[in-house]
Amino acid sequence: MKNTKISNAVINRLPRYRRYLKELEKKGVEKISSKEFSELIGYTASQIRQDLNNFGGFGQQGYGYSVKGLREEIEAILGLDREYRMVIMGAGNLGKAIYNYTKTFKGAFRVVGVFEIRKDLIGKKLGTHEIMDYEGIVEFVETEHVDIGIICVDRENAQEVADKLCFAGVKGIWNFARTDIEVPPHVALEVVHLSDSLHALAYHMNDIKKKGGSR
Amino acid sequence: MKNTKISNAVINRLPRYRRYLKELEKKGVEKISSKEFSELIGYTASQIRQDLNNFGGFGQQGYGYSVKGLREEIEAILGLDREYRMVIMGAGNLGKAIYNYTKTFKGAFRVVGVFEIRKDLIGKKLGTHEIMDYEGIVEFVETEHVDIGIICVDRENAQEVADKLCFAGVKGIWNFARTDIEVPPHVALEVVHLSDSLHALAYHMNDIKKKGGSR
DNA sequence: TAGATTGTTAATCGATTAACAATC
DNA sequence: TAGATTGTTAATCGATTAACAATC
Repeated sequence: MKNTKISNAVINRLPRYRRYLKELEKKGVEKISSKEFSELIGYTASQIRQDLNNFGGFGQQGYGYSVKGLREEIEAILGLDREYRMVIMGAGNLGKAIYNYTKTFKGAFRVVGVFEIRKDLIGKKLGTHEIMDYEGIVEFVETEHVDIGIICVDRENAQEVADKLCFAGVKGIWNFARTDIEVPPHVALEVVHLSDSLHALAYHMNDIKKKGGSR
Repeated sequence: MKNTKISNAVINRLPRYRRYLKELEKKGVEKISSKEFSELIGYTASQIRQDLNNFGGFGQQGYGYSVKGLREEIEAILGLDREYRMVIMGAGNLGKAIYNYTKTFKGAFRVVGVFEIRKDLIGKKLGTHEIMDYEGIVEFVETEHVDIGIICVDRENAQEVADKLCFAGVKGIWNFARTDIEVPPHVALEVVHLSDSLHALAYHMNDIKKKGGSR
């Protein structure tokens, strides 16, 4: 295995490659060249080949790539060939939202528990899950082999909840709280700032308007 | 106004600058130098100054930046000084999730309608909103001055819903559907692929494990 | 074998960082 | 005025694209 550190830009394109490959597979396409793939996905053929060759030579000269084979390789690289057990921290609006969303998942990622600090919510149901007391999180992570903690609590509590999860032994944190958090180096962190995304959208809307006006 | 096209990398940092400035304001901090800001936010002082100077000279030599002033400038740049009216397209799990999430918003972004294709859901309530028939979307966008369409429908219907929204006259699309969509150049598009984000998290978790093992 | 297309090296482009003159 | 810190130009770094030899 090549072991120069892979850049985030590359990693963030992998799930997208996979999505397109799954679509192709569904359509019964068996092989694809980097040139054809380029036209479909919108990256240059060069970039596609560069990206894939970070991980290995998955293609065949003169032929192209096997759609199924490449999809499987990418899934192995991403680690989608195993199950991830997740807990949702916070059962407020944000927690509910993410819980509902995770229900649409098939496959590798499964919510195994929902936790809350506010005593009045504990014991209530969120979908099929009973909301549990935050006090019990450390034990739960251990006994239930939780891999990922999803942070859906208030800005004020996000760091403290993250600390607790890391202490308990999760291997990844998916942060939806409206603040930045820090985790130790042995824990992976992925951040989704939905409001930042919406603000960027607002910028682009106004940018387009401005350009239109000056034409 | 300078008018070389601003890169996305810069734009995506602006909401983050704003978040930190708001925190500082809350704490009563009145001025900050790029160096101090750098230590707080984790970008280099150089980058902060470069970023801001894309839009204007907001600082003062020998002094730094006014926290409140800079926050206001950034909000103006992002276009947060006005209201955005949004519709949610799709009242399934994803639509419900995003609806719940938008309830936590204060300020500039407001959901004014929820639409659905599936007849059995039409007329039901989602929070305070009655779910409306997709058939009526074009008229609604016009009469209610909708700015943004949030796409929460199935992969299969995403492009068709986007087309209809663009035809109806929205200025921005926020896409949560698990597929890529295309919009005309006068419409802004911002994409949130939550499952892609989760896949990247899985990659990083496995990457850390591998490195730990080989140490 | 000849044609096609990869894997990989080299060239280009863009974004980040460093340096410093301008100026409050 | 002297010290501090910006605004901006120049240098560096990294990522993308182009080119082409290797090879199926």
